[in-house]
Amino acid sequence: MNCKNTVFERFKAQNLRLTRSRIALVERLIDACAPLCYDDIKGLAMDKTTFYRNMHTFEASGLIRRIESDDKKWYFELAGTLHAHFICSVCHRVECLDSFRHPSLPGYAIESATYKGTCPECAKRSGFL
Amino acid sequence: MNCKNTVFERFKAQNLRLTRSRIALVERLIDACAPLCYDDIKGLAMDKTTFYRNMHTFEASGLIRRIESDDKKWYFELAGTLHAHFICSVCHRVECLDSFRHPSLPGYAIESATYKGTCPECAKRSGFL
DNA sequence: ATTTTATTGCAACCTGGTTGCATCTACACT
DNA sequence: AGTGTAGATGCAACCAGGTTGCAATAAAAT
Repeated sequence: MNCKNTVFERFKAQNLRLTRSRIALVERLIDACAPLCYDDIKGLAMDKTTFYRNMHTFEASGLIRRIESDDKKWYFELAGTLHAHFICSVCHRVECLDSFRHPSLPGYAIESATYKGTCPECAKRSGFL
Repeated sequence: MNCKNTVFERFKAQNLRLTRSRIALVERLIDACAPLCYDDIKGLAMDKTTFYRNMHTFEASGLIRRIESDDKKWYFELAGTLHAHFICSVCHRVECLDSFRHPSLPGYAIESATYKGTCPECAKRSGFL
Protein backbone atom coordinates (compact mmCIF):
# COMPACT_ATOMS: atom_id res chain seq x y z
CA MET A 1 0.00 0.00 0.00
CA ASN A 2 1.26 3.45 -0.90
CA CYS A 3 -0.04 5.39 2.05
CA LYS A 4 2.23 7.92 3.63
CA ASN A 5 2.55 6.23 7.00
CA THR A 6 3.55 2.93 5.45
CA VAL A 7 6.33 4.71 3.62
CA PHE A 8 7.50 6.53 6.73
CA GLU A 9 7.61 3.29 8.68
CA ARG A 10 9.87 1.85 6.01
CA PHE A 11 12.09 4.89 6.44
CA LYS A 12 12.58 4.14 10.10
CA ALA A 13 13.16 0.47 9.44
CA GLN A 14 16.01 1.42 7.10
CA ASN A 15 17.53 4.13 9.30
CA LEU A 16 16.46 6.85 6.88
CA ARG A 17 15.80 10.20 8.50
CA LEU A 18 12.40 11.78 8.12
CA THR A 19 13.50 15.11 6.68
CA ARG A 20 11.44 17.95 5.28
CA SER A 21 12.52 17.20 1.69
CA ARG A 22 11.82 13.51 1.95
CA ILE A 23 8.37 14.08 3.34
CA ALA A 24 7.61 16.53 0.55
CA LEU A 25 8.94 14.12 -2.06
CA VAL A 26 6.92 11.18 -0.80
CA GLU A 27 3.76 13.27 -0.62
CA ARG A 28 4.34 14.47 -4.16
CA LEU A 29 4.98 10.96 -5.44
CA ILE A 30 1.87 9.63 -3.76
CA ASP A 31 -0.18 12.51 -5.13
CA ALA A 32 0.94 12.10 -8.71
CA CYS A 33 -0.34 8.99 -10.40
CA ALA A 34 2.42 9.24 -12.99
CA PRO A 35 6.21 9.05 -12.82
CA LEU A 36 7.85 12.40 -12.06
CA CYS A 37 11.13 13.99 -13.06
CA TYR A 38 13.08 16.75 -11.34
CA ASP A 39 11.34 19.47 -13.33
CA ASP A 40 8.00 18.16 -12.10
CA ILE A 41 8.89 18.83 -8.47
CA LYS A 42 10.67 22.14 -8.91
CA GLY A 43 7.84 23.77 -7.01
CA LEU A 44 9.20 22.08 -3.91
CA ALA A 45 12.26 24.37 -4.06
CA MET A 46 14.69 21.59 -3.43
CA ASP A 47 18.21 21.46 -4.77
CA LYS A 48 18.61 18.98 -7.61
CA THR A 49 21.40 17.28 -5.69
CA THR A 50 19.01 16.52 -2.89
CA PHE A 51 16.38 15.31 -5.30
CA TYR A 52 18.68 12.90 -7.13
CA ARG A 53 20.41 11.70 -4.00
CA ASN A 54 17.11 10.92 -2.36
CA MET A 55 15.84 9.20 -5.47
CA HIS A 56 18.91 6.99 -5.44
CA THR A 57 18.42 6.26 -1.78
CA PHE A 58 14.75 5.48 -2.28
CA GLU A 59 15.55 3.28 -5.24
CA ALA A 60 18.21 1.38 -3.33
CA SER A 61 15.73 0.73 -0.56
CA GLY A 62 13.17 -0.51 -3.07
CA LEU A 63 10.79 2.37 -2.47
CA ILE A 64 10.70 3.76 -6.00
CA ARG A 65 11.48 2.73 -9.55
CA ARG A 66 13.35 4.70 -12.18
CA ILE A 67 12.22 5.10 -15.78
CA GLU A 68 14.16 6.70 -18.59
CA SER A 69 11.92 8.57 -20.98
CA ASP A 70 12.83 9.68 -24.50
CA ASP A 71 13.66 13.23 -23.39
CA LYS A 72 16.91 12.23 -21.68
CA LYS A 73 15.38 12.67 -18.27
CA TRP A 74 14.78 10.21 -15.49
CA TYR A 75 11.32 9.70 -14.12
CA PHE A 76 10.57 8.17 -10.74
CA GLU A 77 7.47 6.51 -9.35
CA LEU A 78 6.57 4.72 -6.17
CA ALA A 79 7.29 1.03 -6.51
CA GLY A 80 3.78 -0.36 -6.30
CA THR A 81 2.49 -3.08 -8.55
CA LEU A 82 4.52 -3.89 -11.64
CA HIS A 83 3.05 -2.30 -14.71
CA ALA A 84 4.09 -1.12 -18.15
CA HIS A 85 4.59 2.48 -19.26
CA PHE A 86 3.55 4.39 -22.32
CA ILE A 87 5.66 7.35 -23.41
CA CYS A 88 4.04 9.73 -25.85
CA SER A 89 6.50 10.99 -28.45
CA VAL A 90 4.37 14.08 -28.97
CA CYS A 91 3.73 15.37 -25.44
CA HIS A 92 6.50 13.30 -23.74
CA ARG A 93 4.26 12.37 -20.84
CA VAL A 94 4.94 9.09 -19.12
CA GLU A 95 1.77 7.18 -18.43
CA CYS A 96 1.22 4.07 -16.36
CA LEU A 97 -0.54 1.22 -18.07
CA ASP A 98 -2.07 -0.46 -15.08
CA SER A 99 -3.28 -4.00 -15.32
CA PHE A 100 -0.98 -4.73 -18.19
CA ARG A 101 0.83 -8.04 -18.10
CA HIS A 102 4.38 -8.27 -19.46
CA PRO A 103 4.92 -10.78 -22.21
CA SER A 104 7.22 -13.71 -21.46
CA LEU A 105 10.50 -14.29 -23.23
CA PRO A 106 12.32 -17.54 -22.51
CA GLY A 107 15.78 -16.84 -21.07
CA TYR A 108 15.16 -13.15 -20.44
CA ALA A 109 14.22 -11.79 -17.04
CA ILE A 110 11.89 -8.95 -17.99
CA GLU A 111 11.68 -6.28 -15.32
CA SER A 112 9.90 -3.53 -17.20
CA ALA A 113 8.11 -2.80 -20.45
CA THR A 114 7.93 0.56 -22.18
CA TYR A 115 5.83 1.39 -25.19
CA LYS A 116 6.28 4.50 -27.25
CA GLY A 117 4.00 6.14 -29.73
CA THR A 118 1.17 8.63 -29.73
CA CYS A 119 -1.19 8.79 -26.79
CA PRO A 120 -4.97 9.06 -27.35
CA GLU A 121 -5.09 12.77 -26.43
CA CYS A 122 -2.31 13.77 -28.82
CA ALA A 123 -3.73 11.60 -31.57
CA LYS A 124 -7.04 13.39 -31.17
CA ARG A 125 -5.43 16.82 -30.96
CA SER A 126 -3.42 16.38 -34.12
CA GLY A 127 -6.34 15.01 -36.06
CA PHE A 128 -4.94 11.52 -36.41
CA LEU A 129 -8.11 10.09 -34.99
CA MET B 1 16.33 -4.93 -48.19
CA ASN B 2 19.24 -3.44 -46.30
CA CYS B 3 21.93 -3.90 -48.89
CA LYS B 4 24.41 -1.12 -49.38
CA ASN B 5 23.42 -0.22 -52.92
CA THR B 6 19.78 0.14 -52.01
CA VAL B 7 20.74 2.59 -49.31
CA PHE B 8 23.00 4.56 -51.62
CA GLU B 9 20.26 4.83 -54.23
CA ARG B 10 18.02 6.32 -51.59
CA PHE B 11 20.78 8.82 -50.85
CA LYS B 12 20.75 10.02 -54.43
CA ALA B 13 16.99 10.16 -54.53
CA GLN B 14 17.07 12.49 -51.53
CA ASN B 15 19.95 14.65 -52.73
CA LEU B 16 22.22 13.33 -50.02
CA ARG B 17 25.88 13.31 -50.93
CA LEU B 18 27.75 10.04 -50.81
CA THR B 19 30.55 11.06 -48.47
CA ARG B 20 33.27 8.98 -46.86
CA SER B 21 31.66 9.23 -43.41
CA ARG B 22 28.22 8.29 -44.64
CA ILE B 23 29.50 5.27 -46.49
CA ALA B 24 31.41 4.14 -43.41
CA LEU B 25 28.34 4.68 -41.21
CA VAL B 26 26.01 2.75 -43.48
CA GLU B 27 28.48 -0.13 -43.77
CA ARG B 28 28.84 -0.23 -40.01
CA LEU B 29 25.08 -0.17 -39.47
CA ILE B 30 24.56 -2.96 -41.97
CA ASP B 31 27.34 -5.00 -40.39
CA ALA B 32 26.05 -4.70 -36.85
CA CYS B 33 22.89 -6.60 -36.16
CA ALA B 34 22.25 -4.45 -33.09
CA PRO B 35 21.58 -0.73 -32.59
CA LEU B 36 24.78 1.32 -32.26
CA CYS B 37 25.68 4.44 -30.33
CA TYR B 38 28.45 6.95 -30.96
CA ASP B 39 30.91 5.05 -28.79
CA ASP B 40 30.34 1.96 -30.90
CA ILE B 41 31.61 3.66 -34.05
CA LYS B 42 34.50 5.59 -32.51
CA GLY B 43 36.85 3.38 -34.48
CA LEU B 44 35.65 5.21 -37.57
CA ALA B 45 37.46 8.34 -36.32
CA MET B 46 34.55 10.62 -37.10
CA ASP B 47 33.67 13.74 -35.17
CA LYS B 48 30.64 13.32 -32.95
CA THR B 49 29.03 16.29 -34.65
CA THR B 50 29.20 14.49 -37.97
CA PHE B 51 27.85 11.33 -36.44
CA TYR B 52 24.85 12.95 -34.81
CA ARG B 53 24.09 15.20 -37.74
CA ASN B 54 24.11 12.27 -40.10
CA MET B 55 21.97 10.23 -37.78
CA HIS B 56 19.42 13.03 -37.73
CA THR B 57 19.54 13.27 -41.49
CA PHE B 58 19.16 9.51 -41.88
CA GLU B 59 16.32 9.47 -39.39
CA ALA B 60 14.52 12.30 -41.15
CA SER B 61 14.78 10.42 -44.41
CA GLY B 62 13.41 7.29 -42.77
CA LEU B 63 16.64 5.34 -43.13
CA ILE B 64 17.24 4.64 -39.47
CA ARG B 65 15.41 4.54 -36.17
CA ARG B 66 16.53 5.94 -32.85
CA ILE B 67 16.34 4.11 -29.53
CA GLU B 68 17.06 5.53 -26.12
CA SER B 69 18.72 3.06 -23.80
CA ASP B 70 18.97 3.33 -20.03
CA ASP B 71 22.54 4.65 -20.15
CA LYS B 72 21.53 8.11 -21.38
CA LYS B 73 22.80 7.37 -24.86
CA TRP B 74 21.03 7.13 -28.17
CA TYR B 75 21.28 4.03 -30.25
CA PHE B 76 20.57 3.88 -33.96
CA GLU B 77 19.66 1.02 -36.25
CA LEU B 78 18.68 0.64 -39.89
CA ALA B 79 14.94 0.96 -40.24
CA GLY B 80 14.08 -2.54 -41.36
CA THR B 81 11.18 -4.54 -40.05
CA LEU B 82 9.49 -3.33 -36.89
CA HIS B 83 10.64 -5.26 -33.85
CA ALA B 84 10.96 -4.87 -30.10
CA HIS B 85 14.17 -4.27 -28.16
CA PHE B 86 15.57 -5.74 -25.01
CA ILE B 87 17.94 -3.63 -22.92
CA CYS B 88 20.04 -5.47 -20.38
CA SER B 89 20.40 -3.51 -17.16
CA VAL B 90 23.62 -5.37 -16.39
CA CYS B 91 25.65 -5.12 -19.61
CA HIS B 92 23.55 -2.29 -21.16
CA ARG B 93 23.53 -3.95 -24.56
CA VAL B 94 20.57 -3.25 -26.80
CA GLU B 95 19.29 -6.37 -28.46
CA CYS B 96 16.74 -6.77 -31.23
CA LEU B 97 13.88 -9.13 -30.52
CA ASP B 98 13.03 -10.15 -34.04
CA SER B 99 9.73 -11.74 -34.78
CA PHE B 100 8.16 -10.20 -31.72
CA ARG B 101 4.71 -8.76 -32.18
CA HIS B 102 3.73 -5.60 -30.26
CA PRO B 103 0.68 -5.91 -28.07
CA SER B 104 -2.33 -3.84 -29.00
CA LEU B 105 -3.68 -1.05 -26.80
CA PRO B 106 -6.97 0.54 -27.86
CA GLY B 107 -6.53 4.27 -28.42
CA TYR B 108 -2.73 4.17 -28.36
CA ALA B 109 -0.64 4.15 -31.51
CA ILE B 110 2.29 1.97 -30.43
CA GLU B 111 5.42 2.62 -32.45
CA SER B 112 7.97 0.76 -30.42
CA ALA B 113 8.33 -1.61 -27.50
CA THR B 114 11.28 -1.83 -25.15
CA TYR B 115 11.80 -4.43 -22.47
CA LYS B 116 14.38 -4.12 -19.75
CA GLY B 117 15.82 -6.70 -17.44
CA THR B 118 18.64 -9.20 -17.44
CA CYS B 119 19.71 -10.86 -20.67
CA PRO B 120 20.40 -14.61 -20.78
CA GLU B 121 24.21 -14.13 -20.89
CA CYS B 122 24.32 -11.85 -17.85
CA ALA B 123 21.90 -14.04 -15.96
CA LYS B 124 24.21 -17.00 -16.55
CA ARG B 125 27.36 -15.02 -15.73
CA SER B 126 26.03 -13.79 -12.41
CA GLY B 127 24.82 -17.20 -11.40
CA PHE B 128 21.14 -16.34 -11.59
CA LEU B 129 20.58 -19.30 -13.85
C1' DA C 1 39.31 22.83 -63.91
C1' DT C 2 36.04 25.71 -61.76
C1' DT C 3 32.13 26.69 -59.20
C1' DT C 4 28.50 25.68 -56.15
C1' DT C 5 26.59 23.98 -52.26
C1' DA C 6 26.28 20.29 -48.94
C1' DT C 7 29.15 18.34 -45.47
C1' DT C 8 32.72 18.25 -42.09
C1' DG C 9 35.51 19.41 -37.85
C1' DC C 10 36.55 22.38 -34.28
C1' DA C 11 35.36 25.04 -30.36
C1' DA C 12 32.06 26.66 -27.60
C1' DC C 13 27.91 25.76 -25.60
C1' DC C 14 23.62 23.51 -23.33
C1' DT C 15 21.36 20.30 -20.25
C1' DG C 16 20.72 16.51 -17.15
C1' DG C 17 22.93 14.45 -13.65
C1' DT C 18 27.06 13.66 -10.15
C1' DT C 19 30.78 14.70 -6.71
C1' DG C 20 33.38 17.19 -2.95
C1' DC C 21 32.91 19.62 0.85
C1' DA C 22 31.40 22.68 4.40
C1' DT C 23 27.14 23.48 6.86
C1' DC C 24 23.07 22.04 8.95
C1' DT C 25 19.55 19.09 11.30
C1' DA C 26 17.04 14.81 12.76
C1' DC C 27 17.33 12.05 16.33
C1' DA C 28 19.41 9.51 20.24
C1' DC C 29 21.20 9.99 24.74
C1' DT C 30 21.47 12.11 28.77
C1' DA D 1 15.38 20.77 27.29
C1' DG D 2 20.56 20.60 26.00
C1' DT D 3 24.20 18.26 23.57
C1' DG D 4 26.75 15.13 20.41
C1' DT D 5 27.00 13.07 16.06
C1' DA D 6 26.01 10.68 11.97
C1' DG D 7 23.24 11.49 8.21
C1' DA D 8 21.17 15.00 5.03
C1' DT D 9 21.40 19.31 2.57
C1' DG D 10 22.99 23.14 -0.64
C1' DC D 11 26.38 25.23 -3.20
C1' DA D 12 29.88 25.21 -6.65
C1' DA D 13 32.38 22.83 -9.60
C1' DC D 14 32.40 19.18 -12.51
C1' DC D 15 31.26 15.34 -16.09
C1' DA D 16 29.07 13.31 -20.22
C1' DG D 17 26.03 13.18 -24.04
C1' DG D 18 24.42 15.88 -27.42
C1' DT D 19 23.80 20.54 -30.20
C1' DT D 20 25.00 24.96 -32.56
C1' DG D 21 27.86 28.51 -35.11
C1' DC D 22 31.10 29.08 -38.31
C1' DA D 23 35.02 28.67 -41.19
C1' DA D 24 37.26 25.12 -43.98
C1' DT D 25 36.59 21.22 -47.04
C1' DA D 26 35.00 18.13 -50.63
C1' DA D 27 31.09 16.01 -53.58
C1' DA D 28 29.19 16.64 -57.82
C1' DA D 29 27.37 19.60 -61.51
C1' DT D 30 29.03 22.70 -65.15
